[in-house]
Amino acid sequence: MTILDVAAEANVSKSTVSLVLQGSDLIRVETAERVREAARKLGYVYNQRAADLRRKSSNTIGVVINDLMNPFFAEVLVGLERKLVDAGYIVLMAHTSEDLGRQEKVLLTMREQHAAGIALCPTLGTPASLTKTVKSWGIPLVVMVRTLGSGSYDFAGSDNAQGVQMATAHLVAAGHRRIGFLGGQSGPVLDQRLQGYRAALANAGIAFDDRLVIAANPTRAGGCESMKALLDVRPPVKAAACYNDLVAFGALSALGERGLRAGADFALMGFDNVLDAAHSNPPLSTVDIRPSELGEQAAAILLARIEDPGLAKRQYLALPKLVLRQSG
Amino acid sequence: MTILDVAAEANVSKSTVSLVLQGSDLIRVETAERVREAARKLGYVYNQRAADLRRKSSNTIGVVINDLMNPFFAEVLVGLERKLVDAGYIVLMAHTSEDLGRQEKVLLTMREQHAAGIALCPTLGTPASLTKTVKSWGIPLVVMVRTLGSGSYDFAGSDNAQGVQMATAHLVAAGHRRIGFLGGQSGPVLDQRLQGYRAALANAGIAFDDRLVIAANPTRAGGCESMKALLDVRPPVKAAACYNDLVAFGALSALGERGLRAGADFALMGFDNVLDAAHSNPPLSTVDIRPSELGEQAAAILLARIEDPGLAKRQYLALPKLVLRQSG
DNA sequence: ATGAATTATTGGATCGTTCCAAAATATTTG
DNA sequence: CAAATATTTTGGAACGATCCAATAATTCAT
Repeated sequence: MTILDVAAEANVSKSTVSLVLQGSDLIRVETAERVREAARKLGYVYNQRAADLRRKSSNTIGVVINDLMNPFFAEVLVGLERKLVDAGYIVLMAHTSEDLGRQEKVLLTMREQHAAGIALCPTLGTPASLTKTVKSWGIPLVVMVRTLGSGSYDFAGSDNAQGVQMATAHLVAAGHRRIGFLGGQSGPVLDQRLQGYRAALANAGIAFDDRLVIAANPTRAGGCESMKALLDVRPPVKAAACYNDLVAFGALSALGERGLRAGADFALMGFDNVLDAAHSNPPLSTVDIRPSELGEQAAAILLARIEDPGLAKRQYLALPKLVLRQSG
Repeated sequence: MTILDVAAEANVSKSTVSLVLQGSDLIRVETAERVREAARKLGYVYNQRAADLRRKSSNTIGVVINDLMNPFFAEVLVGLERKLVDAGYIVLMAHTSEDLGRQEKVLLTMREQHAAGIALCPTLGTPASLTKTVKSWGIPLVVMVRTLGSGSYDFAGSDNAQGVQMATAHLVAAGHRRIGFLGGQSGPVLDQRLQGYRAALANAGIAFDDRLVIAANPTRAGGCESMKALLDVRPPVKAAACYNDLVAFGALSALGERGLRAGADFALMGFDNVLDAAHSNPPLSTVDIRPSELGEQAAAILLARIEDPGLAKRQYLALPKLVLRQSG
């Protein structure tokens, strides 16, 4: 079932059918209608890949996500996908689980598939040179969430330092002097967030105490563990900023386990403002960086680049907003 | 940069290069090595789409998800994706947000892209005829989570009735006689879960009371609202089974808001056992249906069908397991 | 009515691969 | 060593679309 069958049915040439399919206005309307009717009658379905081959184009966009179990990335993905589909693309999605080997593999596959562009949340340990590599493939790339060295590339993320600084400053303003920082594995994002934490302390004239920053996986389990560790510090600590909301949720759980309640007995701040944060127990005070908008912005940047490869590099940094609920 | 360039570089014909690329053992090993070397030297990259066109095959699989914001579906997707990538496929992912129009659109796109198979979590309101429609396209399909009428089709889901019955029975065994059911929008899954709820009550000789089942969106917000409504019922209710974990999380939040704590003041059961359930506040007792395994099973079923279209229809129903934590 | 200008339509070449039958080369055998 | 057999290699025709230059059909002006 090809364009030729449709052509035969409608008594025109394949070229005419092709033109009609592309919505060209070169074809007389009655002819076009006849062709469309024939296509409908035969149940013709367009072969996008054949078209792409000839046209040397593609309407697929590769999206690679490092951690879909984190609702933050799920929200980013949803925003991104919506925008891309609306623009007529379809996403080739791959999940890396922070596995560099997997990332390389799927990137290669996307290249072989002639993706029109790639949106990447790089796994930890991704070499900074990757941006250049992908550029050398001739595929537009937007990096998301985690920066990749200091080169110049399209990027969508958030102002991490600023955000954590706001969260920490809020805790300071509430009268806390001993403030913990919970969770996060080493990488650019942790560095930036920690920097915000230190800046807020410095602004308040509070000495940095490394016993109060407790590294842990950025997961609920990590949050739970690290909160328990923090609660064991003496003299007691009554406030903490978290690497992200997931960690904060785990911390909430640990608090509950010890018979404590965030808001009353402990002041806790998250980061991201994932959807869940509004209905945790208790609802989480956090730093809103609008995850799904971040995805949309990444899409917009990528689409613009595809449209015009010569554009100056763009960068979207969500500017963080404090949202105060009950945990802190 | 094509196979022809490689052929020229290696002093062989394009057919030889093609054979080498396919790992054929028809070619003498030294020749093969020479070809591979040439390809490497030139930085040749395989054009999967051209190959697919000629071969009339495809290594992409369409995956359509209705609600990625629900971690349950995110976990299903992760399991599915991993298995598919391991099998050499790449996923074309689309998100419908329960929008039937979007679902139709992306399904068409996937067809035009010649997906080798489709894994579908249908949106609410999907006509049961869709399974036949997709079959008529000649594309293998596996339906996930929500059944689609009573026809015969590949399916991966869970035994909902059984699961909720277990959860409810657990509440009964703990001595509760007035047990609520929270959340869920109408559809096959709600019907099945409600059926399990009623069966458990019937088994215990407890009369069904429709004031205790409170419909609400299967989200945290919905869970929060419906729990508040349930708490206002008189005489007071002290136990509830939830449509899913998300609803239970919302319910936990509502309980906290009223100064109540699940486990001590109220017995609450979730459904799904998403990762988050282990670290909610308090940790959620729920029905484990192993979401990511569900995804893997769906992948296995789809791959088997692609392999051999003549196979009998298969069906995976996760058999539910109670996991008792602190909420109930 | 005729040539010029305009508008519609078309055939062949092409995109980068695979497949097939046939040709070239190497190996075995009587 | 020639014939038979086995092993390697190859050119050309697909796959299903698009694109371009050329042709056919209309319309317009004179």
